[in-house]
Amino acid sequence: MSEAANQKKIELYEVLKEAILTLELRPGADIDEAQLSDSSGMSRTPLREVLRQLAGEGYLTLRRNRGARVSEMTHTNMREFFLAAPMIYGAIMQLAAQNALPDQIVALKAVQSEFRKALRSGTAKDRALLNNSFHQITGQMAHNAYLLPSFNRLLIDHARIGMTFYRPNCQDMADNLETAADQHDAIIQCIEEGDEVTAAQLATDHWNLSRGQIENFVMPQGLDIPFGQFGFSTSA
Amino acid sequence: MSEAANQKKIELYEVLKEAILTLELRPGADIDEAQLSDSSGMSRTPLREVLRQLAGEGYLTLRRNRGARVSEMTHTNMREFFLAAPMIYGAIMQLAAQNALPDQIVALKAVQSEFRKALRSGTAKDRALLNNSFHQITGQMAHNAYLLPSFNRLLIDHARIGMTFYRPNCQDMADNLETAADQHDAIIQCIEEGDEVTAAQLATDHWNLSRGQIENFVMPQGLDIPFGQFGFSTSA
DNA sequence: ATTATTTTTTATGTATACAAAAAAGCAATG
DNA sequence: CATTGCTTTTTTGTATACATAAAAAATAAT
Repeated sequence: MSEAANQKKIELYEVLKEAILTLELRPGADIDEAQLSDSSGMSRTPLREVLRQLAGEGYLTLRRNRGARVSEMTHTNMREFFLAAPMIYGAIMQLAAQNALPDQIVALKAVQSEFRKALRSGTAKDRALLNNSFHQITGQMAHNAYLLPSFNRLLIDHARIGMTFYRPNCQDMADNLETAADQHDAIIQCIEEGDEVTAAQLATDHWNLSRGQIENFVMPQGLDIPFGQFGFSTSA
Repeated sequence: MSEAANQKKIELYEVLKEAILTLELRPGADIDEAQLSDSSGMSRTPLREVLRQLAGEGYLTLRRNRGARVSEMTHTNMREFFLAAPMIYGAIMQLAAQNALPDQIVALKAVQSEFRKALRSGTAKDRALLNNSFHQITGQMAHNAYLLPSFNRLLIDHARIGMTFYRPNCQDMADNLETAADQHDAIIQCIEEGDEVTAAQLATDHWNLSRGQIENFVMPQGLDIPFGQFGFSTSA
């Protein structure tokens, strides 16, 4: 029975992670222990342990006597994110090119193939999760226990930012994703060849692509309507 | 009663952290839940939550159905440590110089004063913990939620490495610690003046000092005894 | 009608009891 | 004398029940 119980625990952990990464559980949302206990079919004791772990990894924040809440994303957070990301991503890619194991390269290619598929026929959620998996694997390849905590923390908000700034019906976005996929392929090649210099460069490029997309979203072209031409109603 | 209970929880958390940082709890040591439950006067339920949190922060590792164990320090780990540390330390210092708040500077000076005191009359444990506190505060000053996880993870093993490679009766070590304290003062000054360039440089210097000390310990001068002069006994 | 105060309800935190798995001890066998 | 298979003991994991704190609702007072 314990084997099954542990499986439930892992499943709950995965489900919560996905829900947070895809914004199904919004930043700031409260976690209801009783309800989760119901829906997951396990008691609150092991459930609370899962919540603690997720808090440790940055998915949740705990407040004394007030339960867990999905980690916030404020504009201050965003600034911190943009400062840290290029450095950590670059370091991880460089180390990945140095240390990747054959099995990991196989896994990376498999995820990339799924990612391409999701670009054609998947949902935004699929894409975000597969992109996340791709980078998670590069993190494992880097084989550095000291960089991983920050890298994983960045990946959480990278996924969430991607979901936030995603427009389903925008050609620019589609083009961007294609470019991202091409960069993934280039990254795979570098890693396979152990070319750490190019790997670090590609990390920067890949990162700049994401940033450009976000900047475009946050600071769009103004609407080109001459001043004084708005159709105000003066009837009421 | 819950207020007191929570205090016990925090205390246990702090006690375990200190014990791990100072090697009272050795890397690889098993954590006995029943015994901890006894000595801390709380039941296993909240205790296990504390263990999970410590695992999330890198102090412990959990194994399925086998309880918690103090995180290992292998030679592979050390290599990873040396690769990651300069980059993260430099970034943290630079950001600390940019973002430090007056209160934090006051706190930093207070810890540095205690550190100086410990150099004169404290134990190795006192020094390690106060040095740890010093750097923890610089981490807070940097005000970057994405860099902190890795920085804190590095600080754990920085403290443990310092304890491992400490010789109580060695003049070189004492000189090294004096230099470290001087560098702390220089760091404080940079942070106060907001001089981020010098701060990053000092981080590198401070780091090189630590590394030099460790290298000296790991690769000491060979004993200068001529070959063939050992006093083997041939009697038995 | 609005604010204070109290009761009620809900949710969070802890202790205990029990179930399951791993470890240790012990005998039997080759 | 090491190895295997069994039993006992210890340890780990989960469920339930209860205690405590926060939030909500209801009542009283101005």
